Amino acid sequence: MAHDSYHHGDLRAALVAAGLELIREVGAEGFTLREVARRSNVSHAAPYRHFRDKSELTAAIAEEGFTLLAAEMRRAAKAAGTPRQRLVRAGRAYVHFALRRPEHFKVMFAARLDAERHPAARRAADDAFAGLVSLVVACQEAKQLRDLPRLTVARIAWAQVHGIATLASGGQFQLQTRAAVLAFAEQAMESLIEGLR
Amino acid sequence: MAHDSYHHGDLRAALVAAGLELIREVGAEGFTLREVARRSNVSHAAPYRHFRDKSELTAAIAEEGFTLLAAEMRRAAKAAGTPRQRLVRAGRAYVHFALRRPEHFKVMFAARLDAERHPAARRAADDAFAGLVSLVVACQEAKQLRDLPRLTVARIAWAQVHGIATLASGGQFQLQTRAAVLAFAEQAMESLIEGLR
DNA sequence: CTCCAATGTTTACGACGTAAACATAGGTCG
DNA sequence: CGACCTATGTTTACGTCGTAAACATTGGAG
Repeated sequence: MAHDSYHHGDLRAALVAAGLELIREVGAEGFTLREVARRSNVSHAAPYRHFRDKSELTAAIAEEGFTLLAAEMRRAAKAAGTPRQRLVRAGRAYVHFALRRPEHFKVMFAARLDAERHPAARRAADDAFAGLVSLVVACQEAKQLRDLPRLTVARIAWAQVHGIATLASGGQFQLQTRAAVLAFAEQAMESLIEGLR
Repeated sequence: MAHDSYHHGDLRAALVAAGLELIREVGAEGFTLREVARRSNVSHAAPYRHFRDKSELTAAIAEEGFTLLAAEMRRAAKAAGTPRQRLVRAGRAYVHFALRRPEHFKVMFAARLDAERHPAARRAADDAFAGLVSLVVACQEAKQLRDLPRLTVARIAWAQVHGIATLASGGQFQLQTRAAVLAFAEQAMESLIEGLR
């Protein structure tokens, strides 16, 4: 019995889905536990059977975001030939994600407590980063990158891409179209890779 | 007549100062208009004589942040010799600012509405960016940077530095000390500049 | 078939953002 | 010098939120 009985079936997943949708609509500021419950046709206290508090629901939403982001980066990288191209594609996918889901993206990096209080979200984030590291390592092995410590190079690339994603999705650059931002991102990554050779 | 009479003297400034302190203590989540009023020894509705709503107070705090940030970048840049060094120093100051005031920094870039609803904050942010552009132009004139469009180069540098600032101040890198982050930031900027020559 | 643990609901509380009605004081004009 | 007007604070009030506690329902294990 999924839908109209006293018990819901899979309320937890429904709450995460409704929460994600709500965040996309109104941003993290307007995001409300009670509204999420309303949209799930459930009393305002029901979420507490699945999440200890509000931050745990947003952490679950963030976690799903990292999983999604990692998957999109992997998919984008797979489509390309050389290690260097794969790295650029993955970075592009990162920026693309931030542009399509700006509020979701913001939530993923907003909760600084995630680390200790929400280990699952943290693990998903680390996974996404690990994917990036492996792409960097592949570039190094193909002699496309200087032989700095892997973590250092990966962090530099991550920061470059993350900065573009954050600023662009927050409307801080004046670039109007998505395509312009993505073209800019590729240009930035190419320049960075040149400097790291 | 500053302090203990019915009228306050300069409540607006006091509210901004108290708000800044509160944000440093509890972050943007715990930030509350009523607590700011309490700390200013004023009723909870008094702030409404100076700010239309909560977001306008946070915008004022953000504005002050951008002014401060621009000043610190200017000061850091002035201390160095070559245009290239000046650019690196300014970027370092940017990261340093984010590390010392992580919550303030977050607030500065969190309010996506700033643009239309809070033009003063927007102007302060644009000022800070303009300072960066001028440093980039100086590098180009000294033939330290390739002759890409100035805005493009400035945005690349900004994004690099902003990414480091955001991720490091959010604890996303595993770097433990401030010094380690700053050293990393310099390394990243040097690499980037190499790629842009 | 019965009963229990899991999962929802109701009710309640204090804090918050905000609006409206009210109070005070400090500078302006007679 | 004194009355008043407008700036700036205060009080009171309302609806919403996060959260806790007490209560209700139900699907499945014995």
